[in-house]
Amino acid sequence: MIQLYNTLTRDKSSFQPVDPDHVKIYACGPTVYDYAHIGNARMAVVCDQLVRVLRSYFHHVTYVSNITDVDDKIIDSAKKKNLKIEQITARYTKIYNEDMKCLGVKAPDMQPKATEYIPNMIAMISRLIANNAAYVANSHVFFHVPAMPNYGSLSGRTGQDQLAGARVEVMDFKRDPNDFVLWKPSDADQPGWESPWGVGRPGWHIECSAMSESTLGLPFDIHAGGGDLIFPHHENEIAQSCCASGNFAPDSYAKLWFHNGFVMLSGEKMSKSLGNILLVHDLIEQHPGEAIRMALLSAHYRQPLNWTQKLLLDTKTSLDRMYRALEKTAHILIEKTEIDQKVLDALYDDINTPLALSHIKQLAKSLATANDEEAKIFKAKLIGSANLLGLLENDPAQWLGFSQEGDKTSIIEQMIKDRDQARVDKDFARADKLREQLYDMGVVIEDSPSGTKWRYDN
RNA sequence: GGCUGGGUGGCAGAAUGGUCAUGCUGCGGACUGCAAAUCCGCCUACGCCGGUUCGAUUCCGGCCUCAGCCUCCA
Repeated sequence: MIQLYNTLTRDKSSFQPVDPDHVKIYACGPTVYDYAHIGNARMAVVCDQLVRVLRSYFHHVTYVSNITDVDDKIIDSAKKKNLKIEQITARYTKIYNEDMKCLGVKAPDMQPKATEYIPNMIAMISRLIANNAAYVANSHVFFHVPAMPNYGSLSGRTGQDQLAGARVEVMDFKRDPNDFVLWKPSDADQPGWESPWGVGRPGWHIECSAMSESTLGLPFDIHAGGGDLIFPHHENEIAQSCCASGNFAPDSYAKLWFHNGFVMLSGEKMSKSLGNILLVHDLIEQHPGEAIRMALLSAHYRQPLNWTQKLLLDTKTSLDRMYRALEKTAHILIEKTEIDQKVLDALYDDINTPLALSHIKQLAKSLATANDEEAKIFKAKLIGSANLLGLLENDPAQWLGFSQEGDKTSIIEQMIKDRDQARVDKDFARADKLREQLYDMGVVIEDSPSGTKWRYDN
């Protein structure tokens, strides 16, 4: 049985899908107007990990994660770059998917785009107006927060007690200060769609209510996203969807809310307003995606993750040692992989990836020191378990730099021959000098009883 | 002001009412001409004050403190 923490109930309990054979999960995806940052990546990797774990237990899992391709930030960005909206969104959607793939994130089963669901949003807004949960004012449509009796059940805050020191945007034509926009008018130079309220575009929250219901039906099992979306985004989604259906129970929309913690940079939350953004695109230039993924999984998903260069390098070292164990036992053939029970137990306990990783590292250590017979079992378990985390999917020799390609190979091998001869001649000064030269070429020498091996230092 | 979630050894980071997390680093050793890689061993911890208990890092209460949300944000 899989245990999961539910933000809605603030406790951890056994996960039971509505349909025992089919788990339905929706995650709020990125707004595509710029490169994905490491915080976006954490959400994508954590959700990918959740889905991998669910798939190991349930027959059928449908994972939906949207692309927000209509938003004022996109409009601004298009203006600034003098490009069409569609050029911006198509470009960054593609880059997002490519970057996430580098981190071992498998594509969602569906990736709905907000602009493809405008009619669904309009229909939902109409339902809300009909149910007296929304009203038209000043060419806008607003959701009326007091229409939702259970408003605040996800975030633990009521609209009222927020007002004191809060910075809520006050518009004169709102009936309640907490009311928020469902539909707003568009100028000629802004993207707009025909609607019963004139040409306009949707507000931020309605798209997820519309897309999740359209793709998965209600109620679905898990709604995921970054912790900063709890309020107001997810709170407002619940309010909209519940008021549209007339069922005010918050879990009549999504049964379980799964939120990941933030990525911190030097002790501060990475955020657009602070400008301390670290892009995945830049990281993958210099580091293997697998190391970035493992670093993102090195803390429990609900905890904040302090991202540092040291974390990434330490993780890489740790990963290298696991690949060493596999390389050392390359001659051991296994028929099929196997997932270690301890690893599975850790993951089934609210996706405890740090604990799972500690068991995987132990398996690598056991493999490295085992005799050939034991090694077979450890190797099968190491690969099977690591693969469930999206790790150890590369060729060990290649990962470690032993695969000897490149135009300098013959030069390198000649230098190594010369060095070996120098060693035979006990001319260690010459041998060490050759090793220095090789090191400067990015080549590391490893002497062993069976001869000298070399690898590219990476 | 309201609402969340934290405070663990040099760093990262889990579990747990009484025994080991784990990784990286550091130190000692083995191996090696020296390296590299590998192996063996070792050190350092549970924010503060009370309470419950035979026993608390773990449960309860108070305090201090950090981070986040209440504005775009994963």
